[in-house]
Formats: sequence, structure tokens, C-alpha cells
Amino acid sequence: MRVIISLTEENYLKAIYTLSHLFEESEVSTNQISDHLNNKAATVTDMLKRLSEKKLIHYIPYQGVKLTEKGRQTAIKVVRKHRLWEVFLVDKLQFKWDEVHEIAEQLEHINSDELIQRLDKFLGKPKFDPHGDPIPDANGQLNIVKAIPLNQHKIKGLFTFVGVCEHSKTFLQHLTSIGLKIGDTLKVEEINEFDNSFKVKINKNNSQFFSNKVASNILVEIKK
Amino acid sequence: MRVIISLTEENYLKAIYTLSHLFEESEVSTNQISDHLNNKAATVTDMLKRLSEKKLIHYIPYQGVKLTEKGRQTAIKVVRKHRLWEVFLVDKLQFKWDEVHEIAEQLEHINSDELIQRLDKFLGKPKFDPHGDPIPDANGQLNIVKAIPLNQHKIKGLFTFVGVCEHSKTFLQHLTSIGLKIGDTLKVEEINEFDNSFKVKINKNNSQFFSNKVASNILVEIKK
DNA sequence: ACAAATTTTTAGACTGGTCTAAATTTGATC
DNA sequence: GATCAAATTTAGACCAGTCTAAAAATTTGT
Ligand SMILES: [Mn+2]
Ligand SMILES: [Mn+2]
Ligand SMILES: [Mn+2]
Ligand SMILES: [Mn+2]
Repeated sequence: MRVIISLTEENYLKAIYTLSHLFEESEVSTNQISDHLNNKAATVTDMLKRLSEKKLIHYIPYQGVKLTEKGRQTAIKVVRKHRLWEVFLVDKLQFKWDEVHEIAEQLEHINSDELIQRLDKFLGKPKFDPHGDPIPDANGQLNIVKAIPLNQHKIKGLFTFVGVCEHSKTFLQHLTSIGLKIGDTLKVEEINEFDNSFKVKINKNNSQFFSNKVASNILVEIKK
Repeated sequence: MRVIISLTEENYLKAIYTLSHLFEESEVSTNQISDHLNNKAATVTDMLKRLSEKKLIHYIPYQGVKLTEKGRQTAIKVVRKHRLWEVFLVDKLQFKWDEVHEIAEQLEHINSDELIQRLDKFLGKPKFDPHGDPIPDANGQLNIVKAIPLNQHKIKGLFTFVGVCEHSKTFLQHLTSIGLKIGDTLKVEEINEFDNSFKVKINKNNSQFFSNKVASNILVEIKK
């Protein structure tokens, strides 16, 4: 008794999944969802009733919502597809990392298990997408990224750039113009007390300043 | 003033395009469309009004319908995407030729000109899809295939297998089990008057009989 | 603890895409 | 040319997904 999940429903499930991780709370509110999807709250309420009916979410009126196991599996599969397609677009079709999100938003709804499995293999079973986000495996398991934003490390020293918090086109293009790519080594030489900017060397290049806003949106690991 | 064309509308335009070529008539009837799309005739009439409103078809009530230039461009672009994705699935992901149609039915609606252009290049700008159907180029130009079904050649001799009329999974699988692939050489050794079956050698293999039904659904060119 | 502000739900409406049943048009046949 | 069958359109309904406006519940602040 396989229930059919529409494209719209998939987007709601993905939004709930994303928001619950973003705010590290299990309950997601109607307004959070309506903001995220650019829908009105009333519209969201209607959909929540339908998703609840289909046992994809636990919904208590006025109390917010969380995914059931079935809902979580569905959401994570959409995320898996999204990220795999982004890898395809960048690695195989030479798109830039700031150009792929909108296309992946469409491709993530293509429905074929065989296709995902073969695409995954074709791409070499990648673990991360072009933005450093982890790709859930076929069983829905996902490497939790323990990286934290650069500005939360209050220390000088060597870091590896492993991902971004902000995924907007403008931010990604900004990083490109700075000359920063996933995997680069960052040497923090100074932390400026005045404006909390960071003086940083990318790989072996000249040093430059990262604003605190930039530093707060790039995820790094301490380099071993 | 770019009008938005929905997935459903794209499917109607493609159906009209396909049917007008299938029957070599410029006017397509409501019932032909409703049969092809498994919709009721009343539903089709509603949609024809909407497509006409959007200047995608010429529609005169009771008189059938044909595509405007804009409608034709839209339809042919969907066909181009469908066939390019089929090439991708077979050439890059190693799907069999009988497994790709349903997935391509979904992928053909992904909307990104840049994506199609890059996919085309990635695939080596193929001229034909895995079933031998011609792929329209970026300007909507399409090689007209002059091949005709094997059973319409009433002569013995050498032919090249270039395409199929029937695209069903069962027929394609049948050809595979016969051992027949696009590009194979067929040597017609006998045409049986009793049941109009064909005694044929594929490449240099043992000869076998093709029923008239099979012979009527495989497109061949006389081998030079 | 209560009033005000905020959040959420309900009520009612609209569009796109579908259906069934009934009416209309076309065109074939006598 | 009138009659009848088939094709097509119209009328009226339904569902998914969206909206606005109003009502209800919850949270916040004094
Ligand atoms: Mn993305
Ligand atoms: Mn990504
Ligand atoms: Mn196909
Ligand atoms: Mn094909």
C-alpha cells in the first residue's frame, strides 16, 4: 500500500527536515515553514493536515510538527537526490557551484530508485556535494559534519575549508572572487578586535581580510 | 512577456506534435489526443481552449487542432530533452534501451536551457537516441528519417537496422532476445508468401524468421 | 493574572487539471 | 434533405494547492 507523495509534499517534508536541523529543535513551527517556502501560514496548515493524514509527520495543532520515520526517510531521499545531482552538474557538466541549486531543485523530484543508484555509482559514490554538504547514503545514513564556522574558532592557526552555511548565489560568487574553494587551507594570522575581521592566507597566497560575516558562513576544521 | 508552460501543457503539445507526424495530417482530433494521453475527451477540450488562449495551438471547435510556431518550438524542445536524456541514461548510466522511456518522461520537463546545452555537449552532440529516433538540434531542426519498415521492402538483400516504430518495453525486449541492435546488418534471404514472415540473417549469425508484425515495426535502410 | 501581541487555525474562495452526464455539431447514409 | 451515429463541446462537480480575512489559541509583558 504505497502512498504517492507529490512534488509539493516532498518540498514540505524537505523543508521540515532542513528547519529541524537548522534550529536544532525537533518541533518545527507553521511560520518557520511558511517563511521557508514563501507560502502563507494558512496554506501550510492545510498541508500539515494532509501530511499528517498520510502519516508523514506528527502534527498537534498549535504545537508544531516533526517528521515520522517514514517522513524522515522521504525527506532524506530528496536531499540525497539533490546533492547527487549537484555533484553531477559540477563534476560532469562543468557548472559552477553557484549555478546548480535551482536545477537540482527540479531534479531532486525525479522518481526512480534505479536512477539514483546508477547515478551514485557513475559519480563514484561521492560523500559530499559541491558545497561541502554530506550526501546521505542509500540507507539514509549521513555523515554528520562536525565543522564549525571560522569565526567561532577564536584562535590563530591552520584550518581546512570544508563547507558553507550560507548557500546564496551571491555569497558563493563572493567566495569564488576571493579565490576560496572547498578543501583550501586557511591560515588565520590575526583576529581583529575592532571589527572581528580575520586576516587570512588562502593556501600559500597573499593574506587578506575576511569580514566577520564571511567568517561566520564558512565552515572549517582545524588542520592536522 | 514569457508565458509559463506547465508540465501538463508540455505533454499536450508533445502529444499533438507526435500525433500530427504519426498520421501525417496537420490537424489532430480531440479523440486522438484523449486516446494518446489516457484522458477523457472533455478534459482535452478544456485544455485545448487554454493552449489556444496562450497562442500555442490553432484551435477551431469541432475542426481539430494544430501547433502554432511557438507551440511547435515548445514541443520539439521537449522531444529534444527526452531523447538527450535517453542517450544519457543508456550511454552513461548503462540502462538498457527498454528501461529509459519512463525516466525520460520525467526528465524531459526539467527546465534549463544551459542544462540541455551542456548535456548535449557532454554526450557528444548525438544525432539519434537509443531507439534510432533523431534528436532535434538546439534550433529545433531535425533530421528526417527516411527509413521505412522492413516489411515494406518486398525484396531480398542487405539492410541496416536504424530504428523502431513500436517503442513498448515488450517489443524492445523481444528484439534484444532475438539479438538485434541498432546498426546491425540484416540480410533478407526469403520472404515467405504464406504468412509474410521474413527469413533474416543478423550480421553473420544463423538465419531466423521474423514475423510480419516484427518486420513491420523495424525501420531499415537499404545497405550501400 | 490579565491584556496585548503573536501565532495558528478556520472559513470561504480561486485556479488548474481532471471527471461524468447531457447537449450540440458534424458527417455519413438512405 | 432528413435521420442517425459518432465526435466534440458544455455544464457541473471534485481534488490539490494556493490565497485573504476572520476567529481562536498561545505566549509575552507588566
Ligand atoms: Mn542546493
Ligand atoms: Mn548543495
Ligand atoms: Mn522515449
Ligand atoms: Mn526514444
